[in-house]
Amino acid sequence: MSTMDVRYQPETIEPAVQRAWDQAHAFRAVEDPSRQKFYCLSMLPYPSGKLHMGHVRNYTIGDVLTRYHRMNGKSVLQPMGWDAFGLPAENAAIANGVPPAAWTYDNIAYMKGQLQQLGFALDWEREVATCQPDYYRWNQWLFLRMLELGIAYLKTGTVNWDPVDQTVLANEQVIDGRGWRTGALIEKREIPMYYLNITRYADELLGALDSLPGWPERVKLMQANWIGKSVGVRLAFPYSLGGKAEKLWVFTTRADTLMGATFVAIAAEHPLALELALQQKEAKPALAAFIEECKHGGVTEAELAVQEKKGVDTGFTVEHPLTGAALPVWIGNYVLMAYGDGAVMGVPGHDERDFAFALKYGLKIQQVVSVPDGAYDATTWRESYGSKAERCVNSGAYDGLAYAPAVDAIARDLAAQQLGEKKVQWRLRDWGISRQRYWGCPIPIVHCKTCGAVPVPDAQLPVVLPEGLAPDGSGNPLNRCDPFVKVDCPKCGQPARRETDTMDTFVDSSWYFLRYCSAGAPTMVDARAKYWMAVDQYIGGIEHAILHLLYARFWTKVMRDLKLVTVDEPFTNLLTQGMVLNHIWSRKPAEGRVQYFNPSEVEPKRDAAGQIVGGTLRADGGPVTFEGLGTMSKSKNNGVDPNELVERYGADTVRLFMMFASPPEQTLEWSDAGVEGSSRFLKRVWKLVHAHLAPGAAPALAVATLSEPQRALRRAVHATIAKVGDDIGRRTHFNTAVAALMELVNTLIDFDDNTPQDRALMQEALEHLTLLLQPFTPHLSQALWTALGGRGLAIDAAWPKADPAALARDEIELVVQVNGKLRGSIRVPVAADRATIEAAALANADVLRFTAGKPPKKVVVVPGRLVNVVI
RNA sequence: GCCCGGAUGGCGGAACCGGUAGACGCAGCGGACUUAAAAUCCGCGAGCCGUUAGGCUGUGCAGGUUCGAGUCCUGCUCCGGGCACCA
Repeated sequence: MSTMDVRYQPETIEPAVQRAWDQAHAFRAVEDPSRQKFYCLSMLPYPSGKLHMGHVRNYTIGDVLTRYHRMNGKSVLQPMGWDAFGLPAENAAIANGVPPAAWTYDNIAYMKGQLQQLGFALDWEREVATCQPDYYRWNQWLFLRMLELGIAYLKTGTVNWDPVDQTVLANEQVIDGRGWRTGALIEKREIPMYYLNITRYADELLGALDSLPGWPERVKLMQANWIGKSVGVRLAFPYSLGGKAEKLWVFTTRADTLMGATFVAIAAEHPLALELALQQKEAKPALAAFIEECKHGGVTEAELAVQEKKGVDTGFTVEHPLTGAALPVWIGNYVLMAYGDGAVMGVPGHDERDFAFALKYGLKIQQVVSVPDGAYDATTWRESYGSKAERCVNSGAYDGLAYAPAVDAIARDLAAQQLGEKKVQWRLRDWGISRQRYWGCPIPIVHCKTCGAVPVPDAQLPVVLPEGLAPDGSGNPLNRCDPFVKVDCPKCGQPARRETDTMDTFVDSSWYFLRYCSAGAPTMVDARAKYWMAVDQYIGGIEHAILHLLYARFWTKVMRDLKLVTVDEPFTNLLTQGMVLNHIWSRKPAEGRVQYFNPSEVEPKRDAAGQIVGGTLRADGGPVTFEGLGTMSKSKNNGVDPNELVERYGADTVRLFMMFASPPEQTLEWSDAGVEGSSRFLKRVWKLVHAHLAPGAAPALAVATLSEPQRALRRAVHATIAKVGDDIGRRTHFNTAVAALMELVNTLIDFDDNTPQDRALMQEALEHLTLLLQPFTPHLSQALWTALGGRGLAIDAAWPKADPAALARDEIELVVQVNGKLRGSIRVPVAADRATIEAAALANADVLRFTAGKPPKKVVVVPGRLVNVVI
């Protein structure tokens, strides 16, 4: 039966096995109601050009789980697709003049070939590319449904405007406040955009996290903090402007400190700020100047948070809602327009940021809450000033009240004057989806002079994006594409203008998992989605812990409310893969944008301690800057293409190495040191099977008559079966599963198979080993399976089951400690009781050396583990 | 700055619920085979002290809880992810 080559040759095995899978349509998913289903989904890649090691890690994890569950009898769906819209395609177009569509499709073709070469068990019949009209028409269709429900709506939003290129920039394209191509100072602009009312679902998105036991705690915590539920009071400071009575609204979680409010701070974009600046253009030009300065300030929340807290006094005052005192209104660069009402009350006495602000600008600091030691010092902030565990002082009627009753009393008094009420405030903001970019899904709206913004009728969907255009960096080329833009109003038939904004690419990835289930359906989803949903295992990078996963959850809930799906949550179990990091090398030329160099092109320089301090570019010998470690990405040019390794070692070795390198949730600093070990392991397995088969067929195994060494070997085999199954199925720790397989192979190599029963044992062991390897190294597994006499495809074989009889043992070893320090060990029968174990431990020679005959103070017995004698 | 993680030999990592720290692998060292090299095989390996028996120290730093702490608690340091237009 053995026709196997002496040498392990992945380069011939792998394509042959892949052909066999293709011919058998081995990975075509079928909706089989008689079997338990398993939907195994990996986050779809952006087609950036080539796969990198982060992709290999992600998709190997998915493939291991897919093959494992498949062998456990489940009907498995593992699909793949392409998150094909996005900025890098436009950048490539700007750089080489190639239209984004052509660039994207080329990349998809290349990367698909790479995935196939790696032998992933994917059902390619369900492939999706989000840039195709038969996919994105359903983005448009659902957007129209959301408009009808009022979930999609129009309001103004802030964008980064590059005044030179006359274009909107992504945050990533703004570097130190300047446009990445032009170097021009960026200004914030308010433009109309479509928003999705995700805050309508905030309560459910938060609450339902508790219904997801299969999600990592850290992800749920991050989402909960992001949604950010605060219970507090929304209250108003009355004022009059231009003879009109108005109210300035703020939200606070510390209404108990209202009596200590000594000023109010508003965002630079606040309507009152703009109005005051306009009014006092002549008298107080500082106001307009400060607002202008804020316009050029940081774009991201991170930048806002680290910038120096600055403010300017408007000279205007509002009334304290309870005392009527006049409080100065300041404009502060730290007040976020996007949170709450864009204004905050300043209580310097009990808020650290307000305290610092008051000290800086000489504002009044008023203590209104007691401090533990009674000594309040208004010159130095102390942690205890912010405590909610104290009581009101200097607060008139509220003196002596604790936090909760004080909030209640103040809210009640405010409500009586219609100047406030208790309110739940979310940190979560509605999702702005309009992008002033070409390579994305068109928003299905037509702007008509008479009818306004008119939704495109369903019958006219999809609004197809013209594919031949190539952006040049100055604005959206759709604006110059008359065949696209010039359209008749669907309502009145008059000439109108088509919306040229496209959708955020997060829309595309918010429901693609539903389209896989319903591939080719003439509707958005069909009945097959009911069989496959929810996703049983979702796998993707931890960087998506918040935005993508939150948007996908939201989108699913909207579709549920539209009765399109029946699930409340899309992903039952989530595995967040740690990032694969690599060095980042850059150079900033005198003119133009920062260049990034792949670590493979750089010679690093290290100091005495081995720390990288700099490097030189091999191509020109010039210096390059080390920017530390970062996740593998196109934009930082620090990806590692798996091709070279696959060509050198084969796909199985690369897959195995990736799984062996570290547990999946852990960040991994890339290094290919060690890949040799995985390759060597596979060669040893091959050799072992070859040597076993050389003398011919093995006899049947007679379990009842095994000798003790034979029983020990069989115990090792079945313990490995139990361990590998547990590591893959329960723990999703693949590195320890691989280590267990390596240990087993070492044991098998050391075993002298002299007798026929030894060879029978070996046959059993190798068959099990071969199947246990299937998830990791499926090509090798198939080749060995056939060589060992297995019929058909190894992937169709049943996953091995550990035989409990093989695992049984008579005696176990217990470790003995004295005062918690390891001193020796004892062997006891498995069933030994506590008294027997204790006696054996106290009689142990190593223990006696330390007890010197003295009676122990205490003896701790941990069954199956150890005995600790305390003296 | 805020939220979330992480840190264990020369390196990747193991130790799953508070119970033998360093499994498995890489690199290294010694040996076998070879004319030689590669490949392969065998062996050694946390540090310090000790001739051995053995002892002491040791999981980023400083404390604490416990019979017992890599694991739990408090306070730090450094590294990574996210911060709403990178995906």
